[in-house]
Amino acid sequence: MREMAHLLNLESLTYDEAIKLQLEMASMVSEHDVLESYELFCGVDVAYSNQNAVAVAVIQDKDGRIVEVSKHKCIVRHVYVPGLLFLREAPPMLNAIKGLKSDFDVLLVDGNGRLHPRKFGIACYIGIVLDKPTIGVAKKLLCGQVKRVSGRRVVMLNGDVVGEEVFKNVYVSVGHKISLNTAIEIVKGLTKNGQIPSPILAAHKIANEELGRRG
DNA sequence: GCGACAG
DNA sequence: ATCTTGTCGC
Repeated sequence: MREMAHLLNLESLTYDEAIKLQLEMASMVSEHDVLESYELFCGVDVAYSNQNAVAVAVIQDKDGRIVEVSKHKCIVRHVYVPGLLFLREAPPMLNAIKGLKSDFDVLLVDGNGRLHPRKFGIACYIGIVLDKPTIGVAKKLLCGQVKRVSGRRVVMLNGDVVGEEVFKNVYVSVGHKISLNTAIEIVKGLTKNGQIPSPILAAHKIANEELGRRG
């Protein structure tokens, strides 16, 4: 296995090297539950203003009350490339999370987990780096096709179930150390009116406020 | 070659 | 993601 220091050095990776890293790390992802109950939820998101980025991590309790907020500002290092979002957003997200003093049970990332061309979206990367239960939540379908299975909208890719459209434009997938069903239940429990789960929504709003926008 | 493409 | 006014609908 590679050393963690190498996994964290995304700065100088070429696209080919990044893809190779994804293929290698994809086998490290666990889709098994490691917890039986979840009390504290952390949501992360990144907002931009030209070359400036601000990542925000928010911890909420079961009642949606904010326990802690951590912000991290930096300069954009990579352009956005579909399938390689982690190069651009994982470093700032990890730094924001690193600034948290409190611990949390599960992380919700704005972006896909296994719902990805190589079964390794940004939520998988962050989950493995932190070695924590992580869920990917996206608002658009990156790949695969939605198939209706007994009332549910399952996302299929190459014959595999890689995620589910829990609400309109809300795609959930496994990041790490959690099962898809548990991830879906957690997202459903944290959403209001079919929106993006509360912790991510809060992080999104705070990140934009930090850039002087209205929320 | 053409279209699609998380944020 | 970000740039942006009014407008349609619940």
